[in-house]
Amino acid sequence: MAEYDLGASFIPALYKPADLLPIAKHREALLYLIETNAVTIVVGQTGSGKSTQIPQFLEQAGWCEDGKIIAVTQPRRVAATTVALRVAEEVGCEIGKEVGYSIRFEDVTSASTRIKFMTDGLLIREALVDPLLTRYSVVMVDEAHERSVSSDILLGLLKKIRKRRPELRIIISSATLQAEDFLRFFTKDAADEVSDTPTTDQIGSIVSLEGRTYPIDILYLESPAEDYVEKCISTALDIHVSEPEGDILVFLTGREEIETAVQAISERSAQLPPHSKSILPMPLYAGLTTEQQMYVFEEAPANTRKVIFSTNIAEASVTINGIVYVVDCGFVKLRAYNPKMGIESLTATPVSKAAAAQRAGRAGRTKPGKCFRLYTEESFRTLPDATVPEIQRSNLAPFILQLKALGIDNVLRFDFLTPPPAELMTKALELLYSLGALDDYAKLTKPLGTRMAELAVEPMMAKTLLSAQSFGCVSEILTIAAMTSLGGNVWVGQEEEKRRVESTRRKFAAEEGDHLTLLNVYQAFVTKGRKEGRFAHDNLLNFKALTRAVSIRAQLKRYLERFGIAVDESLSSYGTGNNKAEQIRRCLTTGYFAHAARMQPDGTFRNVSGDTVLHAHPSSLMFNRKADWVIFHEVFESGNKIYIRDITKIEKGWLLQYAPQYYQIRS
DNA sequence: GAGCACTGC
Repeated sequence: MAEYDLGASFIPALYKPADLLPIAKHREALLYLIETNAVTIVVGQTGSGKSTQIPQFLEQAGWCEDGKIIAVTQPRRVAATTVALRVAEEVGCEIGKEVGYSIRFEDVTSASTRIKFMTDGLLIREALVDPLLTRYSVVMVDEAHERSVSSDILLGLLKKIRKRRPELRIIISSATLQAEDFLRFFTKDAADEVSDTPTTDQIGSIVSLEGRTYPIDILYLESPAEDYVEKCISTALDIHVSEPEGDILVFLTGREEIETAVQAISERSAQLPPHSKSILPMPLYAGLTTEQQMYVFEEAPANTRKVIFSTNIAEASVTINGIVYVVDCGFVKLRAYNPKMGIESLTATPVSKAAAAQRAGRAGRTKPGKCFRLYTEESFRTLPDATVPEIQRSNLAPFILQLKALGIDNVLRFDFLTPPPAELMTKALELLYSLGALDDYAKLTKPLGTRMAELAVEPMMAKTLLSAQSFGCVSEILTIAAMTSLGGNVWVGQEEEKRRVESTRRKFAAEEGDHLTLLNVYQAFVTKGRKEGRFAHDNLLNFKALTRAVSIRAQLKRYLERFGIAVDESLSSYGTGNNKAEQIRRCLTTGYFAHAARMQPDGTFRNVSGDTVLHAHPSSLMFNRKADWVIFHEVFESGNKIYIRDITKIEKGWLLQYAPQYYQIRS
């Protein structure tokens, strides 16, 4: 404790010498554990230095001899890059030399790289080429407690690899709550392999590292709040009036709530008592541009308290200094997947105890803090311990395809940390079969299935891309694939005047629907707007997203060329009624036949079986146009409506032509 | 007739 206080009083916050981190005194013990255990679970509090120090300890202890590399995986790209930069600085090397990182589109490593930070998804991809990950002597899976689909799958793979490579060392960083689960996962049914290992090493053990956080007072409501948005607003104002200095972070569930709260604070701050400090409300959610997000990191003007209304983005992805008060509304929007209808939804759900603890922890980063939970202590006790892992509530088709490509044929018996519901697996297998990626024996087809697995787009788009050659529209589908991967981030300016948004979009509109409109946008961007930000700005386009589309397209093109598919980049016209447009629409149908719908006289859509009402999303051209049969990229439920987005007109006959079995089964 | 939490290859 004394060391803790000393550090706090004498060491400037921006620079903490590694020697003074609590982890330093555990160095020898940690190295011994890793040496003698195949699997080490590290329970480290925020600020324990685990992600930055452990790789350096390992490197110094000789784990990189004979050219082997230490891999550290992160769930997010920003974490992979920023942690790598910090370690490179501590080591005193240029980034990309001894310490490097690798994320999609950015491989900053070299032949001399010994410590490599990367996203967990990327390491799974490396396993496609090197199934035993032989380049690595140690793999550290950081933030495994977040339970993303890719970190779960990576752990399953590592467990399998370990049986063939007993010398591989696996380190898993976890929150307290789940450490035992991880250990049990690696220990169970390990008994039968003891004969393979000459020593009597145990499989794994858990080690805890203390962090550097300050005490946090947790306060609950005496009785439940009726309207948590209103309660968040009034609580923030109460804190501002009656609590000492320090910024406020308020967790809400989405954009709409956040904008409401920000506006309410601006309005009500006029009624604050005279002589009181000002209060500055700020929104924070992923949909904002980077520039807009940057405001929350700036120091507030003198005599002003910042109050940041944020989504879950501030729970793990983003750290803001100076937060002393946290207000937790008790809810989070979580994705769910309905395998029967193949529809994703996003619903406000009560947070887990682990998430509530994580949110509260955001208050104690710089000094002792307070967390106001806008629910009763009794309802806190009824919360689930942890959020349901993502693998149990997602469309699994992309991951099943990856597992198959890794040679794991019997995916139903793959060793999952938590097995997904059988229904999700069945649905994914059915889709992959109907796309032709799997054969009657559920084996990956060649070359279609193996190629689909290699392409970094979802299976329906992968199939579309691989059909494009026979329709003579490879270049156009490449663009459409890149544009749809942006996930609705193409347009900006939803707060702009609606009429202006409409007229601006009309400039790019194609009669056939959204996919061809996206193609027009991209072509205009690369011919006119790539160099000057003005073009994007004037046309309400997201410059950053379009630049990303250029990279994605280039990467997908390289894949196709490797498969021997020629890409003709000559700009041919594909205007209304011309044959190119029809070929593109036919090609899209070969991948998206399962996403077909027909417009009803009232302007809504019905799916093929007719049992589900679908609404064109207001961002779609088909929102206010007439159509008959269409295919769509995406379907999701929001509020009490089911929306479809990125919609293109097709002919009914094409469905039977390109997916005969699929539609026979259903008729 | 009116709007998606967060990641990732």
